Amino acid sequence: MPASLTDVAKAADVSIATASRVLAGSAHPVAEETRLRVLKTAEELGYQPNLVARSLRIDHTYTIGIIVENILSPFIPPIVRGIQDRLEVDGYFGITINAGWDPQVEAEAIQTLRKRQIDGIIFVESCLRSSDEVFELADKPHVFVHRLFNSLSLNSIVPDEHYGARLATRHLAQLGHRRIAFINGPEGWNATINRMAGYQEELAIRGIFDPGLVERGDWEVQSGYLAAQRLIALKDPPTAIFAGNDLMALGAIYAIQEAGWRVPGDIAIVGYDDREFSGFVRPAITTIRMPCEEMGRASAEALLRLIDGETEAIEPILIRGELVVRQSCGARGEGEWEFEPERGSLPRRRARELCP
Amino acid sequence: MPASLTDVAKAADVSIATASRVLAGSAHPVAEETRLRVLKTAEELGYQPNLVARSLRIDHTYTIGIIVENILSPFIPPIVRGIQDRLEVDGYFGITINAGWDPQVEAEAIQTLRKRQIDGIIFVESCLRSSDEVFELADKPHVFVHRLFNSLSLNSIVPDEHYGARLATRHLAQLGHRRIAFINGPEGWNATINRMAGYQEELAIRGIFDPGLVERGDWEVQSGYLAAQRLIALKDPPTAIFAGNDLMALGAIYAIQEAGWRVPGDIAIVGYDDREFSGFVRPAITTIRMPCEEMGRASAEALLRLIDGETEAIEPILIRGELVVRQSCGARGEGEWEFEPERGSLPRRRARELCP
DNA sequence: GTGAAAGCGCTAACAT
DNA sequence: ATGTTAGCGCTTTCAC
Repeated sequence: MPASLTDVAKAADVSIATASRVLAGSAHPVAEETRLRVLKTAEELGYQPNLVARSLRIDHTYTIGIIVENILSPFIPPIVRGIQDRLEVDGYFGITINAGWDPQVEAEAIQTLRKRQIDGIIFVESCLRSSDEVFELADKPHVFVHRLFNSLSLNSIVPDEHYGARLATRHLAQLGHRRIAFINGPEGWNATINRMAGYQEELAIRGIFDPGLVERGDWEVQSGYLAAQRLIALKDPPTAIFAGNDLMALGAIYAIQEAGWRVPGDIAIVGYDDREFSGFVRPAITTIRMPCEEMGRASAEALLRLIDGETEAIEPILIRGELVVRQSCGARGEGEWEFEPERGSLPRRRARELCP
Repeated sequence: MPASLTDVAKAADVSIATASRVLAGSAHPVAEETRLRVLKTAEELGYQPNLVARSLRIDHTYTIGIIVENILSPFIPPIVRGIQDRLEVDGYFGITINAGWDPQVEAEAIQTLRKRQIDGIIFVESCLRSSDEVFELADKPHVFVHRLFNSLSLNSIVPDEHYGARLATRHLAQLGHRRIAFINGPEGWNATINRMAGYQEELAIRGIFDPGLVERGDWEVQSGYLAAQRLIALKDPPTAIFAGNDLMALGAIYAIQEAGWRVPGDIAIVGYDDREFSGFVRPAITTIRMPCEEMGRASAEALLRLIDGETEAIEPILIRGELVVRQSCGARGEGEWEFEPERGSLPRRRARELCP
């Protein structure tokens, strides 16, 4: 049986109220002498406050719900990590539920969280359309992070893909390329619309935009492979390709190599997302990093402000990722290539310490 | 203000006890007529039980702690997914904490969880040495899943790497190879010890084990690359390489290709882990799947049994992964190659439905 | 500066 | 079959 506040109060010969005041760090004044005595007895008894009881009393659980579509989806773990890290600072906790891109399941998840009296909700890559839908289900503070289909509503934290696409395109242009193709994503996605817009804007400013160099894929490797084959078959093929994501960039690289050309020698490639494999594929893919952890942190930060009542709603927040230069763009020459260490793995030094 | 049990009881004109009995699904008998009336009023008032209050009362939170070393580590999201899926069936929830391979942080995490009155703990890839350490910190049911450094203690769920390694080696042997090399992992890891043992046992049985064909890497791409270069330089090089993990298999493939040889034509490769990139690298890597979700489910299952008091401790559980045949082993011939779709991504059909 | 007591929402004896 | 009541561990008024 763990010691309760009553136990500590009894042992320290004070009232339970006083014990609570010192152990919960209340602003209410307590004589220094008693304070120390209570602290000491609590220590001796190994007292740990019962947060469930406290939550019931103060009507605040310091717990927020994180509704993710699928924890296996590539950007979600880093987003969740960012959320957790920021939450921890304020003593909050997140409980995550997988909703599998099903609005029905998402609605049920909200109910479950409501029963657990969570203080707020973060939707990660949610397919729910509006805040109204959420308020109908649970009148709780909430934010959306990395919405895939409609970005510009309130309480949203999304990547600045227009900016990223301009960065990628500009990099290629500055390397001297004038025929820069684009492999776009499937219709309807924010990423498709904004990456295309950034690409087009950057080239239009330079007077070298050519709609004939825009192909469409579906985000998967195979589609990038096929799109690049079409691009290669042009009478006047591009000298560089900006692929809408790293998966399609990889497919494009395969198509180019298969045609007997070299990357970046004959055609330079830039991808988007900075997926882990981009660092150890050959050639390693130059790309735009998706600022997942930053988005996670920003969303937690925003939710905490909403919970504290500092504001009614937050304006959409755009988070920028930076250009990651590797081999496929040609900026580093073609000779040398390095392998990046795996992300998220146990650091070598640590590993050695832990071995028996 | 959400409706409480008292509100429902009042509105349905029954005592709060009766309301509780029907709404909490108690075994205590209630007249069908009253039951229906309570249910109806609860529905009308939008009643949702307050699980925090219930937890305090019944001293059971239906919450378990999941202490992971780093949610960004590749096997952890699928393990967590498996845990969550199994937990959900019994109405439990998991809250995850990142401990960063630091026993100190891990100890603090246990305290935090204890304050939240969790019913049990699952340690994922934990570096804590024994159950004793945990019991000192919190006298709670707990299991370890995918221990990296000491597998065979009680309450552990680990992959059967000895079995997997035999599977991989046997596959190569059955393809006709007799000089099969092995790129081992760094010292001290369970994976290193058990994969080596499986490799050696399978070859010894066939009388073709040659210690001169065993190289060592550190799990990263670069080390596989280097190890394969040493193997190639042998007077009598192997015709097949079993790499201790997919990362090193990839490095080996690069070294072989760079030497002007072909995979699998000149040297066949089999990896281990079935990492996502193994499915869309060229050649796609034949490998042994790490049964992460199964381990997660099994660990949740085991913990639930511990919580229910069905048993005092569980014997170590070994989970097997199967051989995934792709291009690098040569079993499918060299011509055709396909790209696998990304795991964890939004299914195409769903994506189309969700587009505005 | 300290203590007594009410009560958060719920469950489970113990009546009736 | 239904109701009354105590109490889980805590915070917080309100008195002194």
